Amino acid sequence: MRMSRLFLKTMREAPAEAELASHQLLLRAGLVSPLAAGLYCFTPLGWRAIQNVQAIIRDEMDRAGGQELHLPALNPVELWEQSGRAESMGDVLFRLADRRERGFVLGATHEEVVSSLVGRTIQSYRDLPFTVYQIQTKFRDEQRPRGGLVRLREFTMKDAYSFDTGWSALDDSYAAMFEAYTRIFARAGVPVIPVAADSGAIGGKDSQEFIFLTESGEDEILLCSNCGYAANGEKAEFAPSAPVEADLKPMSKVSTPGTKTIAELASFLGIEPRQTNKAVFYRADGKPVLVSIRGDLDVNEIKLKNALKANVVEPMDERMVDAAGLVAGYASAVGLSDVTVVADASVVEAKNLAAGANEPGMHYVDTNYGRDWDAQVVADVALARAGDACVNCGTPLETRRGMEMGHVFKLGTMYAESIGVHFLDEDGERKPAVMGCYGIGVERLLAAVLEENHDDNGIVWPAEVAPYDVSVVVLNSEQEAVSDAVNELEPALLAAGLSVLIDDREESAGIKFKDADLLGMPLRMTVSPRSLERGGIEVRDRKSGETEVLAVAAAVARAARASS
RNA sequence: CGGGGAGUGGCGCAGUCUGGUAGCGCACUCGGCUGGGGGCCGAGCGGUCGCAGGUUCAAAUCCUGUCUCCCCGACCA
Repeated sequence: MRMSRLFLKTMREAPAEAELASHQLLLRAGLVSPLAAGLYCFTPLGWRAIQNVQAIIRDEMDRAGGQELHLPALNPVELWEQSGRAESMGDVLFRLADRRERGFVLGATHEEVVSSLVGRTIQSYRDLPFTVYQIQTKFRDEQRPRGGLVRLREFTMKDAYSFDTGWSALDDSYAAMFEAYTRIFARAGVPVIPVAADSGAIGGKDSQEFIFLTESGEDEILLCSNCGYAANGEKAEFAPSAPVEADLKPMSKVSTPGTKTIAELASFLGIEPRQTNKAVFYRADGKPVLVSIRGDLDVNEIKLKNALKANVVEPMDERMVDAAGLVAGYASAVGLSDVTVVADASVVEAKNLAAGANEPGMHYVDTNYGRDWDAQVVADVALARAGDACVNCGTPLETRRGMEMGHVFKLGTMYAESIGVHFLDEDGERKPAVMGCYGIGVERLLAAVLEENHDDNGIVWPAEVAPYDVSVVVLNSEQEAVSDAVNELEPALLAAGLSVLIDDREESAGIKFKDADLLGMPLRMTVSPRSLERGGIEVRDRKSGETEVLAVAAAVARAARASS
């Protein structure tokens, strides 16, 4: 490709809207152009990079035994109602109707459609197992698109779905995908770590995310430097500090004026926060919920949502607090009847906690779970924080920011049951298939590639993602010796299976070099009177900056080596 | 949706407080010089100042409303 003909415009300065390095580079290098929030046009150069990312993914999916297929983006809304996600994914779905007012959604993911397809197709255990995948556009009406390609409303996702006869077989399919993911991210030049994760709206059991650790990430990750425990903050477990041990004391009511916070209460009573029982109010699918948790801990809303099997959990607004008869600052489950109570494991184990008396200015002291109050749900709903003890080894956990690059999880039979994917086993018994699903965001992966692979001068493409293998900078092309050399070099590179971007523009040398650095192809070859004087083609490694002058054949061989 | 910021040629910005001829740098076009790290000189093209109302003799500037974009949070690949 000749740059004089390439549809591309680079920019000296990044638009003010871009904050992330990847976003700035994408715009400066002209790889993308924004159309609206969360919607981007890809220019030919950017599209080549996307296609290269897809090629890596496709290659590894195929290697792992995946079979690519294609599914409609337009889905009948009934299918989503059948799985329950028309409601649970709610606002995220783009909805529309056809001319006969039949309802559709734009696929935000494809568990429903693939389940429907597979359900219509398989009959016997002999048809299993298999893993199918698609690399397709997904649509999500995100609350906040952001970070350039990090969070889009229309994006490409590689989604793989495994179908097995049982849970142990699923373990094998899952392991194969896990291995494929490790290889994909390594090839793309993005370091990732697997972490335990919440399975979110898609549902399921075991779930791991591949996280690219970066300060610009959206997720908080908890890590144990000792045993390697790693989990998303949504999911992270930890060992709360031990409760204060004591014999059970009788409960009594005390006046505690002006103690609406745990800190005030603990100070007033002369006890530690972990000797108090904190009440936090939520609205779960519209119903009031009181969460009872030890005063030194905070509530993890994701864990709470899962414990309640609720679709939506949000803090209770004041009106609802009043309607439920709760007294902010002085509430507890003691003597409360009309509100669902969720008890964190921490308050169930602890003894003699101070708790609200459900009237202003009053608290109980020495309340005990089971004796003085009860809960409909007991679960771990505590939020892990930096410094909390690792569940496995007790080492203080660290927190880091990270970007979710991929997610693998064991779905189980939920879609098989709701949509209908059944088979007859060896005994003639009808069973639901056990599914797994495995996603990677293609554009986001490209963003991470750039986030990780750049320097002050621009992009430093990993070989497999680079839009072209070689940039050729031509200087003084009006000199015959130079044009002859280019005319020999280009076909030789192409014949070696390399892709080449030749800068034949009428620009100064400085601009061409700056652009070559910005665009970041792994190798730059300069053809100029000076290089020819020195014996041929100047070959420069974008990453190391190492430069050598080689004859055409040697330069081609060098490039072939670099791209393999 | 809550909080914060911003909308002025393709990009980066000034001008807004204190109303009065829309400006600068880059990019782009033409001419010349230069020719290995965004070079120099000259001449040009390009803007309903996000949009809609209002105040005023007069609005980029003041008032009201609205839209869009970015950042932080809640959600996801």
